[in-house]
Amino acid sequence: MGRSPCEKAHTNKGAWTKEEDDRLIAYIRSHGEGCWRSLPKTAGLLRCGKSCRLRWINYLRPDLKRGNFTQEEDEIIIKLHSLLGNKWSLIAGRLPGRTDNEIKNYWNTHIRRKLLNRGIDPTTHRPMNETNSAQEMIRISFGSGGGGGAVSMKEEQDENEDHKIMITSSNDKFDEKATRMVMERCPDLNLDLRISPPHQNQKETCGRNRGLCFACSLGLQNSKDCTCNSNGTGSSNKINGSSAYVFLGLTKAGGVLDYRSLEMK
DNA sequence: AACTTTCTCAACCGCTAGTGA
DNA sequence: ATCACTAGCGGTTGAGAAAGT
Repeated sequence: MGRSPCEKAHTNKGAWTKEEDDRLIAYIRSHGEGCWRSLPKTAGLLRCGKSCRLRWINYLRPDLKRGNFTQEEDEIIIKLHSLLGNKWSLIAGRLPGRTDNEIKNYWNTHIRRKLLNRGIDPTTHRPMNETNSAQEMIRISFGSGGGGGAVSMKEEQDENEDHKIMITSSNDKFDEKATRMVMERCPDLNLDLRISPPHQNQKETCGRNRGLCFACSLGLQNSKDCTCNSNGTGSSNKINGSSAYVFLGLTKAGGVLDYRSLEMK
């Protein structure tokens, strides 16, 4: 037995032909998206619904932006990846006209290598020779390991007022009790977002400031493009008289990131 | 020109979450 | 609670293109 939606006989695989594309476009234009399972039959396509959906989303959608990624898009991808990890669909949600597949490919073929060449670990976004010593940390990670489901939360405060809030889970199904605990402590935190802010040893990379400019995130600490190590401009701000910094539009003040400004689709 | 290697990216596969019966 | 099913996500593959020899 076993269900395998794309294993049907007489189902085309591989590259799409112009005729198939035209059929799919025409069908979706007149009927709209959805019901992918039944779409191939009604549209007269010898493809599985899954394949049709992918073709439409990744290639045929009229709002897609084709062509090279801009420097600005590079920057957004790198920063979002450092926040979200390989959550390509979330990253794509912040880049209009780009698909998760496209961003994933671009990451693997271009950005990954660029970071590696600069000695930056593309997974952790930290210098490759840096140890795991973390002094200031706000890390929320929801590991996708199988089984278990244990969730723990730990908050510490050291002498210089920096908070460490660690929430770890071995299961994506976030425990409700732990969620309540977090929400009591951090009512502004939107746990629908699976966010893992990067640890950056900012004192080393950007001198006295706590923000990390794009140039520094690429390992170009002393470049002319660095905007975070000189005059307090760039990504470091004072908010209400207390120290705070902005990371991709997220404000961290008093140890709490304000995620409200990062709305996802 | 011919062949080999490397790169790119569209498409596929397997898995999970969500939903309704 | 369980099952059947769909939609969607992220990792991987492989065909074609480009670059190198």
